[in-house]
Amino acid sequence: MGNENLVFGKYLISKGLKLTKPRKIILDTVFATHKHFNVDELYDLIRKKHKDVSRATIYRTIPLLVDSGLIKQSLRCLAKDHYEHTYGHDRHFHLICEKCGRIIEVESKETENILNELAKKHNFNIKEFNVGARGICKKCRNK
Amino acid sequence: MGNENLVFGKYLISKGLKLTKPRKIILDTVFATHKHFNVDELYDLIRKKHKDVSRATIYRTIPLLVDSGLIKQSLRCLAKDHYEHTYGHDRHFHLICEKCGRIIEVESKETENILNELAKKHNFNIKEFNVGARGICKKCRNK
DNA sequence: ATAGTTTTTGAGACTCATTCTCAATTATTA
DNA sequence: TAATAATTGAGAATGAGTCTCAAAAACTAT
Repeated sequence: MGNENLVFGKYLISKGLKLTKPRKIILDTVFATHKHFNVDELYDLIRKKHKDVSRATIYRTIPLLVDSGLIKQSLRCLAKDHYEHTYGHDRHFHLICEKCGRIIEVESKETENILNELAKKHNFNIKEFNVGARGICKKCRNK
Repeated sequence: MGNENLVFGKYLISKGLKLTKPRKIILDTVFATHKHFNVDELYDLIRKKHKDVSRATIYRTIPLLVDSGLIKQSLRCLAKDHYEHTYGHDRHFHLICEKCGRIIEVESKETENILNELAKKHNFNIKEFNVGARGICKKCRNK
């Protein structure tokens, strides 16, 4: 917590980019909560405090955050891309209930290892895992 | 092979819908290959033989095919939704290249077993797996 | 068949998330 | 402080997917 600044700063420097005010505001807002978010939600949050950060800059900054390993695109819902923290969070995947929309987060190093191995076999360089399943959760099944 | 017609026909009847010419052409074209497809690719394939099937009808028919259990939305790549057969096909996973959009298909019963086990632990009933990873393929890395 | 009813279709207008353009601004360097 | 390079906001542009509507096709009952 708090290290996002360092990580992002280092990343920017390594790319010859600058930690500007808008980028800092976006970074801080993203890490002020621990929830999934989409651009609209993020924009609204930011706008509460800073009327001078534009959508364009948010759209431009998100790939930087992804590339620096701080967040990742986690899912697409209602035609919008959603993102979530990866930094400081263990990798996990989602069991998404189709009925109630509940998202159960589950860990599995094993799955990750298997995918890594398969990727190696295909000479593929994994940047981001995307693992999950859709179905019906306990509550909805019993109902 | 060939049963798609029956399945789709039954589905349409159950919904009070009709197996029209355009719908039949779309169904046949979808099942003429065994590859992933997006709407543009499907449109081009269909247009080679039938100049009279519109994009709109393709977009309208795809949800019917999904709902009838014949295909599923498998992934999103280069801002486009992609679909694949579910009827008569083994489960597999995707390695998606972020640069060129190449999709490598990989099988892994192991991963499936692990996910099934974890789901059981959470009393979750999996209906559809969604496993994959994004990254850079061999070709794009060497370029 | 024929007329009447309902569904479906093609064409193109529309929506809306995301990307791009560009002149003005900011950060950095010399 | 001037020069250089990166960044910004605003709004235009893009493009996948959806919607509208009058014409065409499928079906139903005569």
